[in-house]
Amino acid sequence: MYSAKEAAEMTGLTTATLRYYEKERLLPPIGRTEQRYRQYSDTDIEWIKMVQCLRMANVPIRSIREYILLLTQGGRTISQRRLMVQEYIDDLHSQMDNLQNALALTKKKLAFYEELLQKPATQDLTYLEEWNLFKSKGES
Amino acid sequence: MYSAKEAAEMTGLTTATLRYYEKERLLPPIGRTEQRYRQYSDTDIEWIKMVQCLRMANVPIRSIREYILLLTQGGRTISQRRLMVQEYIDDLHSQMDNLQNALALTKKKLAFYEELLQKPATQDLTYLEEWNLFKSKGES
DNA sequence: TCTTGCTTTGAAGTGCGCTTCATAGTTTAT
DNA sequence: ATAAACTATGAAGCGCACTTCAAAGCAAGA
Repeated sequence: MYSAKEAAEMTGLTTATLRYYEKERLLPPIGRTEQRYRQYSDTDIEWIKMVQCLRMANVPIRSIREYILLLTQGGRTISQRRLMVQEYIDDLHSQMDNLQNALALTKKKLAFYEELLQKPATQDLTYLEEWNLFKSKGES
Repeated sequence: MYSAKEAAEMTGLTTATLRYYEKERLLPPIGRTEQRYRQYSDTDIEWIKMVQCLRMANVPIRSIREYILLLTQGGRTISQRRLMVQEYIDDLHSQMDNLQNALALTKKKLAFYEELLQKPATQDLTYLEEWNLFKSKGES
């Protein structure tokens, strides 16, 4: 069993965030001591890490809550949950596509700067000249 | 030259967002007609698409503004810009790592559901039983 | 001409995901 | 015993990225 602070340290979240997640029902109700202090179990910690993972995937709080609600409603909701998980996966793929595009453009831009830095003569381009030069390179 | 509405249609943004980006100086000042209506040029459209791409990479408005400010200050800022672009790339890689992790977990979860659906006997698991089953699978 | 639709502006509003605050009780070390 | 550190709660606040609103002007077709 771990205190609020320990749980926070183990997950890299703050105690405030943990309370917030609990209030938003992303976590099961956390056990308490006699004096109402929270006691996080190993299972709780695992659960928190799952939520964290979903948040890293930019799954909104609301969706996570829905998913967990289904989870607590037992086996009859499996096919719904499978559908949600499939939607997460589709969304993840589209996010990754976006990042790939951004990464490609950004890497091209970096290569362009490397090249410019080799030629001090080009360092007085205006931003529009530079932009046009960059664009025309990309199109070739 | 394109009207506000046309520019919005071409980029998939709203006219309000385009005005917002301009106000935040993510775009160069857009040309106007006699009656102060905006006229977006092809270069403006390209520029908007670049901003859009950076936003897709979750680059904050503030960073984009900084970058563009450097851009307008000419060639002496090239090395600073190269550094910023490198930071974008590093951040993109870490975002993609997060997505990869989330994707792996999510796919595992999906496979788990597929399997469960094959065995109707397991459909009455409580959520904790299911969770433990899932966890123990992952560890093997 | 009149109506419908597009455009302008600044200001205020929205939704999300936390974070901070104020106040109060508990535990631990000295 | 007392100070320092940890915990609790509800409510308010914050930063971001837009979005919507209100009030007004311009434009193009029936």
